Amino acid sequence: MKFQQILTDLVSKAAGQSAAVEPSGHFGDYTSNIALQSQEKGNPRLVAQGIVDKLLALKPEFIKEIDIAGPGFINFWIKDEFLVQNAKQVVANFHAQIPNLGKGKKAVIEFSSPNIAKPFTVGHLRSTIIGNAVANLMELAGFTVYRDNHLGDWGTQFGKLIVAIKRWGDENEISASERPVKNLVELYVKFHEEAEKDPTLEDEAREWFTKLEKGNQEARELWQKCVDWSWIEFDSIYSQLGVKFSENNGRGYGESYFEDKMGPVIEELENSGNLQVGKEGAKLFFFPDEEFTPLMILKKDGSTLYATRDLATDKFRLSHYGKDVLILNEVGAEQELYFKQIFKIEELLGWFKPGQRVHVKHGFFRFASGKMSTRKGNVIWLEDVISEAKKRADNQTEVAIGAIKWNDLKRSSHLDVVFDWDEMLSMTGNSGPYMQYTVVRARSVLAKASVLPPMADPPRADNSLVKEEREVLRQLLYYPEVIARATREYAPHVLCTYLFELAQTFNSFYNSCPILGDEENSAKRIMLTHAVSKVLDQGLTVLGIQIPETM
RNA sequence: GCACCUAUAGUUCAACGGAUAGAAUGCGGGCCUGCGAAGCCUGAGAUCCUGGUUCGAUUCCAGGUAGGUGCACCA
Repeated sequence: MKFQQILTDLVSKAAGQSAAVEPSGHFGDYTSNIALQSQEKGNPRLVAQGIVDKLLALKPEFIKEIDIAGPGFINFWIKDEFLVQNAKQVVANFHAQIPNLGKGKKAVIEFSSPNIAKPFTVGHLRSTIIGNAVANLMELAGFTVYRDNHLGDWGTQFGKLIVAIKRWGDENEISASERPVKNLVELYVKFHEEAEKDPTLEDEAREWFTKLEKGNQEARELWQKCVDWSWIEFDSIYSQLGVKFSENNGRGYGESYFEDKMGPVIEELENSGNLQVGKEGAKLFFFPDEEFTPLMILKKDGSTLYATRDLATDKFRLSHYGKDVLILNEVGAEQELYFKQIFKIEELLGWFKPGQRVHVKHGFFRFASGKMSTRKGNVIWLEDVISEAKKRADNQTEVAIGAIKWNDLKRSSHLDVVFDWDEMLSMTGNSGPYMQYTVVRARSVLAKASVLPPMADPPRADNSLVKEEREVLRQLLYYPEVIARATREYAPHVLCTYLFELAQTFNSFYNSCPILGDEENSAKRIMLTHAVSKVLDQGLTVLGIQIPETM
């Protein structure tokens, strides 16, 4: 039911300018502040009255009442029977409710992107969970979505790793280990400790990376082993989290994939005239009007950097998915400047239109005392978080994972999060388990209802709703717009906020109105429960949160 | 030094320039012989400071203050 759309059109017509009609708090089912914004001079309440007079002539039949309140808001009340009808539609044809924002559009979403041979920590968790939710949202809203994982599988750290493995490691031992990545990280930490005492190790590491780049067989083999060892860990994590990637056979196009695809990009940059040699011999991209600080493209020894590979990545995406593809990078907020630089370069090269490249930022996890650091071994492994969560969730995996995910999704994602076990693994209040519990409870009622003889609403002239019923039905009305907004803004927390409020409203209703065994109201209330459970079910699924059978 | 982000109840967060600033948690008081108490009802409790724009500012602008992040050979 497109009440909001119809009202928007009507009000715009009556006011003679485009007007916004939006969900309201407790002042109406929908509200418009057009009279307050109107260009006309005069008392806003009088302006509002003028608009309302016109509206009353065209009043659609679903409107019960239009009133003017406060400084001049126009509030709309929907007839109860139409609220019920809307809920019936949710039950009957839910999909018709979902706005098709992405019709015919493609989007690549790059998320998670952990580093090979590094810990998968609570930090990568954020990108994984938020990116997955954004991808699901866009898919729901009609986009064709490509899920990519831009693995950190290339770069100078592999030189260090190779040196460390050769000096202090034992390949067979690592292979036999249940968690090879743990061994690799220990070696990586040891490298940094030893390099403090003996700086020549750094040179040795650089040499090995150069060998790797040139295709040295020993280096390649060791590198490949590191990749394979890491995937043992990643596969386990992604399967526990229920996250999948669609590109490159489910593994995503890592940085190494672009190792041989940078030449043309560098040439294009050279031709742009903005690539110049910096003070110490490296080549940097200088921005017109010094809009940003220069971005390094080639080191003084001619080797490439992260930025070079990223540009090659986007060039590849353009040719692979088409020039209109939307590209989202779900990456930490600390890379904001970097992405602004990349986007600007890509715009200057004429690759993308404004708005076609998006950095979906997330803040990072930190300790109250400071930043987490792999080199210092000062990190929290995801595995430990999951096992602690299970402990607190009576060993129910879905509940444990749900708690972790909801915690990451419920707040607006660009904020930093101070790591706190109790906060992160909350099982009550605004939490994953609360949401799951609400659905499980609703389903349980529905299961009981299905074995009872069906009940019809008695034909009453006054088919009015009690307060709690009406409140639930009203919330239900807003779901499509919430999906639209969450998608437009790449903001899963918008959906979380809505779902949590719906769950609260439903629980309140559940607790004060008997659903089963009430002759006059059961059929309606079962239908209502059904509708709520559908919305919660889909909403949670979109957020990547599974619902347990029982809890 | 320059740039960006953040500042809302004790704590953690909402609020697309609008009405009485919403929640969660913690604290106080209630509710399980009524469909599931991981729940419900109820009380107290907040917009960093100084100006400005506006009919109207938590929201926009300027200047402070406090915290965080980034800025040439990492990714």
